[in-house]
Amino acid sequence: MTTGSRQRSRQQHDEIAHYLRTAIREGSFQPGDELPSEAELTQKFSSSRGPVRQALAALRGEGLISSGRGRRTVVLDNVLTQSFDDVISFSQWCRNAEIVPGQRTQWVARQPAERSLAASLRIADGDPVVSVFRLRLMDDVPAMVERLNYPLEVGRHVLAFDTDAGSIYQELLDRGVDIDRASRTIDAIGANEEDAKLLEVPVGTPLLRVRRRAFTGAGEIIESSDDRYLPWKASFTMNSTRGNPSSMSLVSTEHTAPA
Amino acid sequence: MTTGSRQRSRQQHDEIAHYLRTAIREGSFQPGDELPSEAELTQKFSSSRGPVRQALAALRGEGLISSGRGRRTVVLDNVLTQSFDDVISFSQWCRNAEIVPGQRTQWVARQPAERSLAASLRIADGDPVVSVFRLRLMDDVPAMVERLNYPLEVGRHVLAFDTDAGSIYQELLDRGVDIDRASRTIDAIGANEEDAKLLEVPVGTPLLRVRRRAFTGAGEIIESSDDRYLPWKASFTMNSTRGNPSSMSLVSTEHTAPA
DNA sequence: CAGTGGTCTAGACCACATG
DNA sequence: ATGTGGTCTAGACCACTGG
Repeated sequence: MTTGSRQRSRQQHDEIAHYLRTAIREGSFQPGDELPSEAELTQKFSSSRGPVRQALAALRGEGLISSGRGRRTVVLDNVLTQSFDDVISFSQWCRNAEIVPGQRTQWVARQPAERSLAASLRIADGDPVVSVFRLRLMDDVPAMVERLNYPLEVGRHVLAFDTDAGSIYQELLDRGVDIDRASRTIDAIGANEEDAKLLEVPVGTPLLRVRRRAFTGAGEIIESSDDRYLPWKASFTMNSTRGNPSSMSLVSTEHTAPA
Repeated sequence: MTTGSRQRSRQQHDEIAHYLRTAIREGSFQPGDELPSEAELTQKFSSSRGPVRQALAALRGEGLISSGRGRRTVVLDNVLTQSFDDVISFSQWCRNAEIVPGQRTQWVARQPAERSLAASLRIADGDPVVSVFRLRLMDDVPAMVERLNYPLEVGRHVLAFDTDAGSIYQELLDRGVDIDRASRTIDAIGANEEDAKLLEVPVGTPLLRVRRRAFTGAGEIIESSDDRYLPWKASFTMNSTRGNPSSMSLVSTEHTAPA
């Protein structure tokens, strides 16, 4: 459970993984170096092979190390991986990158869902939704426009929140909303008039659009959003390996070219 | 080893994972359904708990299922995941999506690497590289412009290959090049004159740019490429979960706005 | 050849969910 | 209270890499 706040790592595999991650991040193991063998790690942590392998599997999934039959496990070129929390929250991500996040709320509204939004949230046409429209800043400079939509049950918490105060995601977590997973679709789109004005760029400027849907463990849809980044402020990177198929996929879109 | 072509799954965990994947894909287990318990699976496959859990971990990593203490394992809404091969090869991806891939090679060249390319391939300034520039088609319609760069050792195989014939990736695999992992960076960029002409769109049209670097298991760089998609032809989707931090990350870019 | 990581077994205890 | 998945142990054999 890598939930919102810190959590003491009781589990052995967590301890081991944490030790290795830290050692790699701090340079005790340089890219190209060999990690201690599994046998050595079991000794060092007075553990058995299971937890050690579980820890290594985690790091492998994060793209930090590479291993294979007969070979020693080696450290890869450090690839900044991000936790679920970091990837879903702009504020969290900024803090990790040592950037000061900011926001200028344009409006917050409770309104009936129009067709496509209702479909996206899997609710009935016209059911109430809570929508938020914010300009997001990085070190006080415009970087992204954010359009968030929540079904009423979740949106209630948003209405009661000062959206200029910071992370809605954190607020929802604190209120006990069970955000379990998210699906993102990334493409490019030209800035419309609204985008252009807020981001202070000409209409048509290429923006990196990230549409996100967040789910509970039970599969209920919590959020449907549309973020548009200035491409010179942010980009996505991802890593895939033979063994660990990234859960990313390139998807053909059925849309036609804009008129 | 989920290498290029099919491979009989000798390993138990592969068999189990394959069985479950197939059953899910074919609808024997619908989204929301509970999977057989681990105990049942160990029985069904006359196996022990290890392989069963390894298989489930794989599906979890692919975003197909969700599990947790005390809860039964449930099937998530179908999330098309792609294998490493599919994600790295345009041809492979198209075939999966039942699209006919095509290509019109603009040029293939062996030339000295200019500064930034040399840095990206981690070779010396001016070292020879093999570059390929192709327009890629989906069902005979322009969809993407592809700029590939290989260090000479790998590029030799490309020079000897008819780049209008299809998948360079498959050719490299067949020649024994050990493509182990890849890192992608995704952002948006306006079409330049060259892009615009080939894709048959106005200059400045927002394109989805995917820059890729591919590595061997030993960490040598095999490829550095730049693909630019028409955003109405393709987009990326990815899924992240609490437990399985997607190896994706949003990265702040240091570039400044274009003049 | 010895050592490594990949796979597997057959037990065990725990935290949690559901009835 | 029962059953689930999460964790852990202490063995074992295999496939492969490297000296």
